[in-house]
Amino acid sequence: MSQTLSVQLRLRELILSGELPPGERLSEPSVADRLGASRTPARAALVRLAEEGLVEAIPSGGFAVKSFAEEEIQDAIELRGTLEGLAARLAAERGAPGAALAEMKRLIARLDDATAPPISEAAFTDYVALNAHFHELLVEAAGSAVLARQIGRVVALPFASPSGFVLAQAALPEAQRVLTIAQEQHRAVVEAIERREGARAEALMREHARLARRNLEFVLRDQETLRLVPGGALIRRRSWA
Amino acid sequence: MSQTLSVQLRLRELILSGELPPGERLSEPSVADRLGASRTPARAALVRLAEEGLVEAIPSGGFAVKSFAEEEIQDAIELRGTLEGLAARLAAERGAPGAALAEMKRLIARLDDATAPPISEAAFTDYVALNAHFHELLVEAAGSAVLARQIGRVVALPFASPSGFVLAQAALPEAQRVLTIAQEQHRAVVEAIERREGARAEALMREHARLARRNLEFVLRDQETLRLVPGGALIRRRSWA
DNA sequence: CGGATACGGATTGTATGCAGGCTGCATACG
DNA sequence: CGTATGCAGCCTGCATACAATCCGTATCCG
Repeated sequence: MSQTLSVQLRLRELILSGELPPGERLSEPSVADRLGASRTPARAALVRLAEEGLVEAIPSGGFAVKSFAEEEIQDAIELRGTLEGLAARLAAERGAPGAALAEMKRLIARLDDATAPPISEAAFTDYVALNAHFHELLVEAAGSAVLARQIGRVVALPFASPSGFVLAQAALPEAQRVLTIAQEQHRAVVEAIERREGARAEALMREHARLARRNLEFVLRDQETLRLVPGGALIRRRSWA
Repeated sequence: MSQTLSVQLRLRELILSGELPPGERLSEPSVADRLGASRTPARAALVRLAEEGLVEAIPSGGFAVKSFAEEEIQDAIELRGTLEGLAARLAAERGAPGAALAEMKRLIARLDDATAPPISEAAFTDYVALNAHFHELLVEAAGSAVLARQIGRVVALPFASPSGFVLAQAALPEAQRVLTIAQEQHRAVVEAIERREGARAEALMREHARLARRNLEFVLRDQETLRLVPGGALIRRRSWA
């Protein structure tokens, strides 16, 4: 593994875990020193994390750990819903590759098992992995490299990803209900794609993403749960610089 | 100006002008040597251009000038339309800042002048600038930094930008008609935003972007016109590696 | 006492040397 | 003649030295 990648991964972990708090200034020497590399890979890693959106360049030079207002996260979720909606529509209108469609159907079946009540702890973990795979397959089914790349960039922010709030959702009193709804949307969107119903597929994925909004609002009311969300430490509730 | 920025800008020009043909391999030393910088800024510039999408990292190391299939450009245009549609909807639903709305109305008036027949050469140039400004204002009116950033990334590809094909469109026999339609869409979307008609605003911006599709198909049938399109040299018609 | 200026420290931008790895060609062997 | 092997050149990744810049502070002057 290259030094650059190593620094990038470890620095991301430090940020997402909250060990490096939002606003913390990250200079090349400090990062290089902290992670035992020289300035060259440190700089490269910082540039990549800036591209991901976890840090931002500050005018005076250097970078700082970014923080996210609740509104920004809502926007990121809405954005993901819109892009995944486009992916679903394209898959429906242009016809998804048979292999991708078949794989999605298999996933639906496995998700049925994972979401069947009563939900165990293990079933929840399964769900997270299967759900992530489902969303990847959807992008693949759209068959557009341009769109795939764009969705990848949005999803790079952990709390904008399809799985970002799912684990925290386990603490939600209505967890079972939300999971049932989400799975029905999965099922319906595959059906819509298969029947070439583009508008329906799009609307479904948009609505599907909005389930995350509810989860976001929930974890923001519950500091304990917030810690289950990757990158939760970066979320600021109302306003401090 | 930093060396990195200088290399980035000049390299972009070389690529968009076609002087560096698609597929051309770009190694750090070759770029540094050609543009009179050292390897460090050359590498940084290449990374940034890769982020823009003009070059791509090749597995064996280094970068290569990217080429774009017609389908990819169609997808990029559809993607822009979808994102601008989201921007228009958000502006409508949440209410656009008064200043942005007022500025958009002023632009509409000036665009009315630029699109009034008969269209002169100068009017076309005016239109390009005003149109670009209009699209920037739309993003601003949406009031979402997350969305703005995402749209910025899509628009970085010159032929995905709102102004990409406008100049080439001047050669189109139906240039006058297309301009009239585009301007009516501008007018209607501002009206929709003002009246808080989110769905209408969204649909309008999607359709608006699709005007570019027609222009793309036109320039692909006419090699002469293709040279008017920035980055036209990167477009491959059907398939060659 | 307040403000401007000069100095010190730190940080970024840049250049370049060095090591490891890969590609591709040429040569030798089967 | 085809295939395998070895070698040479190139290139990337990394480290580090150097220069220019910026910020903050402390001091000095009005």
